[in-house]
Amino acid sequence: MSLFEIRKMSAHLPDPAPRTGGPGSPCSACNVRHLTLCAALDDREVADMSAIVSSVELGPGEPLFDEAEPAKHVFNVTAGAIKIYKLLPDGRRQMTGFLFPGDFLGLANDETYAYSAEAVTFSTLCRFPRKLLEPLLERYPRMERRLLGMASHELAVAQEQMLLLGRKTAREKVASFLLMLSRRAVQRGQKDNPISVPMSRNDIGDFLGLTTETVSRTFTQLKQGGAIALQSNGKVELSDRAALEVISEGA
Amino acid sequence: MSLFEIRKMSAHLPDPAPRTGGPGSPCSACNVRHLTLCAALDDREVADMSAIVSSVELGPGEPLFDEAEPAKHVFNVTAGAIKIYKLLPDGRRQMTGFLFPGDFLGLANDETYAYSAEAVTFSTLCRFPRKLLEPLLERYPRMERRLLGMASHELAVAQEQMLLLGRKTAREKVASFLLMLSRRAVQRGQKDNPISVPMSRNDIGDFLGLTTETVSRTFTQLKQGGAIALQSNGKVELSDRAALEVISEGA
DNA sequence: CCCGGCCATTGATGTAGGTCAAGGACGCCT
DNA sequence: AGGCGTCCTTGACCTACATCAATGGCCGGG
Repeated sequence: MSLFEIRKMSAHLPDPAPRTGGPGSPCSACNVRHLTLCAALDDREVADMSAIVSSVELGPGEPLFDEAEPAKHVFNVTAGAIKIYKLLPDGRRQMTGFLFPGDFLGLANDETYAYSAEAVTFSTLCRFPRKLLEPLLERYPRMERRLLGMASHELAVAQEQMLLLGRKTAREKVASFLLMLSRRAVQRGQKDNPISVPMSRNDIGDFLGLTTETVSRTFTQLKQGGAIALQSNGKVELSDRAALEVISEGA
Repeated sequence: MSLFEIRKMSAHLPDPAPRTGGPGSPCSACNVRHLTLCAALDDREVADMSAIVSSVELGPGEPLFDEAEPAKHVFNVTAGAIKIYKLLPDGRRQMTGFLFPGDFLGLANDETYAYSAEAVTFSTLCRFPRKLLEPLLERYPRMERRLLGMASHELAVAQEQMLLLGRKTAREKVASFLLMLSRRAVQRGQKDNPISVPMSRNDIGDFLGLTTETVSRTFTQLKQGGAIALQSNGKVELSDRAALEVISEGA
């Protein structure tokens, strides 16, 4: 598949919208506001940053980095969708997250990445050398505060996901997933209905601890129950959000 | 159960040992080194801290705080074991972690706790008003750096747990759990074999996304396979660690 | 010393979701 | 236009784990 074609395919994706509220100024380096690392900086500081960040573009399915590989960079998603996952030796896979514009990845405690990352759709990212992160945080304490806030938010999200994986039924998992996608679309300033579901059934299954087949069956079951409607273009309409809310917390 | 009795019961628990290596000095306020918030401080700073921290003691099963309750404090575990969990409306429970001396809890993005916390054994904690955290971080940047490191470590642990919950079999889950307990015992400077398993089968089940019965059956299965031996005092001997390692990653 | 509650274990049975298999829709590539 | 690869869907069947139920050990209290 040519890069040109991929770009064309992705052309319908809305641009990341400017966020409303919150402190900080737009980041010219990565062209995303507020949810990003750079949102803690003012214009002059952003200009400094521009000198050391670079841009990355990935087509669907292209890897960004692999688990256990030396963690040379941190990234900020600026367009598209990224999946991050861990593997067992026999190939079983667990998605640990889907990342959208404004999301941050690559923060690692030790010298290697704790998970693999790969593009779902055509994506662009803002790349920053990890070596330079520590002095940067030293220099801009607001940035560190922001990073801590993001990490602690991620932690809460991870705990919610553990509840889902360990204790929810397939039906509850899928309903929760759709609502999560919808909420995150709103956060990014996109419309929340119908929602864009760019990842495959298999990816969704690996995120929810289910198989492709079970995800597919559950989608049709929710469709037949009138809670959702499947559109042809990879979009899902949440016809009855209240019903989904009820289902997601235990029918 | 009288408090005196509880203390007596817990008397055999080894004291948190000083850690070797790493920066920082002992924290007289919470009496734990290095793995704690205060480990980033020098002696004078620790003395400042002592004025605003207080101590909490909990007997087995006593709650520390509940999910969604206003997050007034952050805590540092100094002795015992704490379980943190989330509930579904119908009572299904997912443990999101077990915390031991040196572990930190209560960091919340918004104004309420994201999970409930409760003592497993008789425990003591060092308590700190959350309102005072932000100015403190302002004042001691090393502390913030440490906190960020801890949050990012927690995040990696959470992702590993997602892999376990979503993709491992009961056998793999239990083997992974025992190895995790063992590794954390080493980190705290305790002996790693036999390991202390203070929580009930039910608690373990809720941590691993299994039922009490399945946990119990899996323990006996591992015992019969010679990988472990169950001692009477709530301790488990890891007779064949290599076998457990193999099992934990997919028999 | 005996009683009662809690927890662990074990057995018998049920079931949600996995596995295996077969089409079908769609889009790309020639 | 036709062929092919990928993904989605659906059906038939299977199994790992849940559920339901009974028993026994341990410990604390009377």
